[in-house]
Amino acid sequence: MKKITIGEAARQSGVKVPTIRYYEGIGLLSAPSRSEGNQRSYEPADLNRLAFIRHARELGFEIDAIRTLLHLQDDPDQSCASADAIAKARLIEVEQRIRSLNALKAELEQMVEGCGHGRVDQCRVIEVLADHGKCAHPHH
Amino acid sequence: MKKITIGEAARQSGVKVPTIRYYEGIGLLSAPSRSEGNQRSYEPADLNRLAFIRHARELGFEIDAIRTLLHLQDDPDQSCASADAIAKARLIEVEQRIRSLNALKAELEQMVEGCGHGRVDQCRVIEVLADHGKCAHPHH
DNA sequence: CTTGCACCTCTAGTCGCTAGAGGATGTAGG
DNA sequence: CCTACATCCTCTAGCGACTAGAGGTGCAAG
Repeated sequence: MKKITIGEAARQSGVKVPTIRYYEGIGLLSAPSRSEGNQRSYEPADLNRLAFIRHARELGFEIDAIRTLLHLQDDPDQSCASADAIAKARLIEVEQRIRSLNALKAELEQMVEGCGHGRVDQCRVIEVLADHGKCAHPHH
Repeated sequence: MKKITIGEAARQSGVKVPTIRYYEGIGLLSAPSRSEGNQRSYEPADLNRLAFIRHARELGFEIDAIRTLLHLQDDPDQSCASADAIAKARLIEVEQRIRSLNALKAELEQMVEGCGHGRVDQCRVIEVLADHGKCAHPHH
């Protein structure tokens, strides 16, 4: 197993160099060994960890949730109930966010459609913003 | 026109007291007159501004965009092309975000469904996170 | 041997607030 | 008039998850 520099790890994992260092700083990633010249030198296994973190971040999991998921991964005998709970919580969040964004989308569409491209005092965008009562969708 | 304390303005606009002061600090809201004892005293017109800002924030507009929209509102003779452009840009953002969240939702659902509630080493949640290749939806 | 890139640490900045310290003001009741 | 208490004031620091930059060292190629 050959050692990998931080730059190479970044390239292979898709996590930026400063972000890798940041993850190490907050204890999400354990500190790798160092070269003679004090440079971080990673092993292939660390790339899996980075990929895991990256994927989880892309799915919108918070650092703390990822910390828990990583602990779970290290302990394969454990029940996966916590992992399931974390994923389910995130799913509910995502569903709520989608609903709220759909409402926003509808309202923005109305604003944009109503805009006659004339002067500001006839602009529906400004008008709707100024008067919440003009929202068709009372989502907020 | 009766003067309004910051607390009353907060109650009526739904924007929290520290947030109002913050908006003043960053120049989004002009500084109101002060009472004898140096307390902020708002006029009814200021409530409209606050409501405008609040509504725009709820729609996810950034502070800088809101700054521009407020300038436009102050200048009713101007063309509303900029307002339109800002709203359209926001709409596109929202649409992209919805698409990406829908992909996420699908992936999370797969993870959660696949979880047999057994041990971690058979948990699909952990497994999928660890191996991006197992994503059904190559959204990222 | 020098050039130039990648690496190191450290601090500070981003966004949009929010929390808290420590003190002044305003108001209602006694 | 005094006291109690809510509300106000300013100021600084903190949140999450990075990102940017300064100022310096390591390393490999030509």
